[in-house]
Amino acid sequence: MATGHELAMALRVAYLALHRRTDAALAADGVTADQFVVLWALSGAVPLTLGELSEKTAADRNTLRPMLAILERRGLIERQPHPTDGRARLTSLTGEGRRVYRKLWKHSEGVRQEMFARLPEPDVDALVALLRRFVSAMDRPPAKAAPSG
Amino acid sequence: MATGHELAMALRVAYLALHRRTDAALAADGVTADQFVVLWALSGAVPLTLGELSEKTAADRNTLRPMLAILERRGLIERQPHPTDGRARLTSLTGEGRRVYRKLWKHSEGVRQEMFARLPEPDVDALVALLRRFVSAMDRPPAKAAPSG
DNA sequence: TATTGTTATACTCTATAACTATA
DNA sequence: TATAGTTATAGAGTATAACAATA
Repeated sequence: MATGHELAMALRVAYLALHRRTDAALAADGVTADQFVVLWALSGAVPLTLGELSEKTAADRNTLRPMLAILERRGLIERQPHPTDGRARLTSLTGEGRRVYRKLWKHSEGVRQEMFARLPEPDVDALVALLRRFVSAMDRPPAKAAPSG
Repeated sequence: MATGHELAMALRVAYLALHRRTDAALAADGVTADQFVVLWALSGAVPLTLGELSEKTAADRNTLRPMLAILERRGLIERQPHPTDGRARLTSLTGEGRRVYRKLWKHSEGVRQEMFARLPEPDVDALVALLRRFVSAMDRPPAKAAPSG
């Protein structure tokens, strides 16, 4: 019975609620929810190229640039030349970046835990699975609509 | 097995995919996905106050202001005094606004239809229901964390 | 006193386009 | 030729704070 538009709005409302709650939880640390996602993407053991970071965060390369500039200015990330590809650069967290990231993770713990208050584990699993199917439907490049007017 | 963070990222990726696809579908009309949401909220029979619009679109009042300014400048919406509340103003679509909205709805039809390509109707229903439960979990005002450091 | 809406202000995210250096 | 990254540029959305008018 749900229409495509209802799904779209439900997704919008859910995402914005999460985004705002995360922003609020990290505001005292002076980090936005989007910056937190970037730091998360870099929190693994392996430094990433801009392209890899773009894929992992679902943010455009050009969008990531100003974000990286902010994080670099704050001393949370650093960049080094790629060992084999002269064009690429590898980005990673600094020591301070790792320290701050751990703090941010802790400060956002409450937001993640509240999800499970109304969504027991099996429902969370189902929701994640459905969202991923949704994404693979959306991922197809848009069929170029022939302008009919 | 899915963690809170996996859910958060799945939600982010899904929403951004939808948002970009909608933006792309409406770019030729010079309208953003967010503006489309506002026009949709106003497409009913009843004019809305700023507060009602804010609730319906999940956007902050102060955020809506510049959006309304854009839409008003383009002649898509108009405002009139509230009949009984001297503070409030009622916003509605103009005739041109209704015409444009119908066009936008048509141009975004493909985006909505693709959802059902990988998500048959029962799954869409389930997804919407889960998203709404997610929202009611997030809607609770954040427990004010006592700064411990 | 609280609420509706406005104004002023600032910043972040977003993305297109043009460019360089390298592959 | 294509790809990785940068720079320049522009605009949209976001939200806080201070304010006027009304309830």
